[in-house]
Amino acid sequence: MPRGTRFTGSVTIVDVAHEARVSHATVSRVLNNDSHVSPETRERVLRATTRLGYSVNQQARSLAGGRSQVIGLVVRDLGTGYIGEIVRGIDDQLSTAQYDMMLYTTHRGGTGKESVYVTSLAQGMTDGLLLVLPQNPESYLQTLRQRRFPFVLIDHNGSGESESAVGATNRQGGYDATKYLIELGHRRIGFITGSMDLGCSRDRLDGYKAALCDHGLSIDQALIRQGDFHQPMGFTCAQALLSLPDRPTAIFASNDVMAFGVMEAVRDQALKIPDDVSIVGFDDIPQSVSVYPQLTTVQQPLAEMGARATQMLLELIENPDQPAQRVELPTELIVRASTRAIK
Amino acid sequence: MPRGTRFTGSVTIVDVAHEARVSHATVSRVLNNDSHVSPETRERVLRATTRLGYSVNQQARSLAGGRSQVIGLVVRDLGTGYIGEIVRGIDDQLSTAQYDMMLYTTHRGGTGKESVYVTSLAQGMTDGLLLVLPQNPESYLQTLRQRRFPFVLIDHNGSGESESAVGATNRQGGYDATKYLIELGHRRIGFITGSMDLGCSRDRLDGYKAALCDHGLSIDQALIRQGDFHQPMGFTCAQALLSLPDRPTAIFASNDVMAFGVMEAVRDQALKIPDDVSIVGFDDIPQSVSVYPQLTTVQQPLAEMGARATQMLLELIENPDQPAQRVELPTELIVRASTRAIK
DNA sequence: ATCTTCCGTGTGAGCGTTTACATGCAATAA
DNA sequence: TTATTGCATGTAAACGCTCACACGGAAGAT
Repeated sequence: MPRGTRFTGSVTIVDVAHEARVSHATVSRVLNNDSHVSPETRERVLRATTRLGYSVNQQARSLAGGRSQVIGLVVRDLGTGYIGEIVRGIDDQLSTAQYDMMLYTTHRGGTGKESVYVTSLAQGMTDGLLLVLPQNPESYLQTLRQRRFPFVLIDHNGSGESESAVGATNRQGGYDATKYLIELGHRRIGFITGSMDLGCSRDRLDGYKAALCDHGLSIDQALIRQGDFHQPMGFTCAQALLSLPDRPTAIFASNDVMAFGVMEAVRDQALKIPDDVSIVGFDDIPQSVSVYPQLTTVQQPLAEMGARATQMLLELIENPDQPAQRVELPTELIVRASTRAIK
Repeated sequence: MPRGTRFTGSVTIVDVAHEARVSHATVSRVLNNDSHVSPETRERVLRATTRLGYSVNQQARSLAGGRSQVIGLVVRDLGTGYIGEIVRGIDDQLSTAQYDMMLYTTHRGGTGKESVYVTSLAQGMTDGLLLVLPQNPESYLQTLRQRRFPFVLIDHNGSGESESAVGATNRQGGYDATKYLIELGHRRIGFITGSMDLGCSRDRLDGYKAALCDHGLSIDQALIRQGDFHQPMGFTCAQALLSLPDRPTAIFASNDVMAFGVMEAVRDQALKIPDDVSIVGFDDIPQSVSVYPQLTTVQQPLAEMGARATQMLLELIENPDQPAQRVELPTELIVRASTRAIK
């Protein structure tokens, strides 16, 4: 098997050291902002680096015990705008911190896949991990924890208190949207859950139930369908809901993508949105304004969640001993055209 | 500055060598499928690796002159499903080839950003690059070429013949969609281009013009607006088109996202889709079935394009001296509900 | 029986860094 | 003045791997 040609011939720390007439260790000190370097030497080294167009070899750096300046982003897939928004926030932080990102998708192979990644990538490829909506995380969270490997969960507050996580006020979001529908006069409000192994899904459901209770409405199990955050399931659940003898006048889906499925199902039954059925989503992904009618939804500050999680991860990398932080960013109900007062 | 705790203590090639009672070089040979190893030894080493739970340290491997087993994916952003689909294809190939992926987005900072990445990441972090719809690639393509660094362009056939690229039959796609609209009875067909510095945009426009010519229709410059592949621009261009004295009965946007903008604009003027205006997009991203009405569009086999590009890149990494390949995958017109015959 | 080839394996250098330790020199304390 | 500190810098050993080379022994050729 022929070896590939490498991208070699680049200038190393030794070249810089030679150019600046110092030892390579001194160059390394300058590069790592070590305090024990005289201003003149520092200046001379810096000039040499720019003159020679030096850039550090991350592989060597991390092999030698430094940081890799890479974080890993573990996601299921990139299907919807959901991840895209989060990545925007991550990216912003990363670029100012001079970090790069490895992308690990787990959409193939289903279960167990994430853990494979987590162990294999943690071979020093990355300094830390950002886990977006991990599916069944206990298997590998265990490993990460005991190795004290820095990681932050995004949109998954569930599994304990010992790890850092950033999420949104899911319960409040579920509450607000439901309350809004009630105030619009809706009495039979269908609800489609997310994957119930996720804390955020349970919280949204809780908010829904709480709002019903607080307004003196009873919880009808027939109006609650278990979804999975995917569009086809939104369609299926909505079909079931709409064929109920006393069908709901509003449907609240636990994310926007399922809400799109609901829209399909409603039209499929020749019903009008929002005249016959009001629809509310959750997330406020970019597509929610490009569907018709534009979707009323509970906005999660996705980009900000990504940014905050990244900040937290970077801090954790800097100081792995600090206690876990759990951040909840506020959701906000965005009223658009898919909801209206009941006739 | 305190150094972060590393993810150390992992088992190395030396541990495996010891366990299997061979030298570390022999272990390396087994790991790299070198032929000069006896079956028994190979077997023994393999058993040792699994027994010890060994996994290779990529940093060390690539530092030592091997491959990094990482490719870089350079994209503008992850906003729409467009990239997501491509990544699905890439991912599939990568996982069978045991490769990982670094993600580089260039949406911030505008021009020049890509070239920074390209030089910095090529420090040996990656074995090759996949460039999706690069914006003004000449600056850094130059560098990549002269360093003979493997890369493949996706959805960008334009800038020459010397590099490998995978695209789609854009001209044919533009032609097919336009022809379809003509056959539906439309005579005034608006067209919104993509970014005109991209070959694919020019090809789609060419196809549009060719279809008009072939059917004896004249090309009206007023019906052609220059877009940029983003939704707001689709909206703006459509507004302009719709306020023409003799407004078009159909609008063909150079991608789906702009088509969504067109939909907005059409509704904004209280016109009906497809009754008053037919709309066609390009790409067939997942969202095109979740808008209403579902979008008629020219399908690009995005996942397949990603997969093919990845295969090509992997071959190129294996053998950098092979000639550039240019692949065009077929597009297909997908008729949905946003178009209808003229009244 | 001797020379050559080739195969399986070991030895050791080197990839570009970081970092513990050593060194020398100036400044301060005695 | 001499001992002591502290700072700027150099030396060299890792980090975990690949690969060129060396080497011994078995098989084939003469």
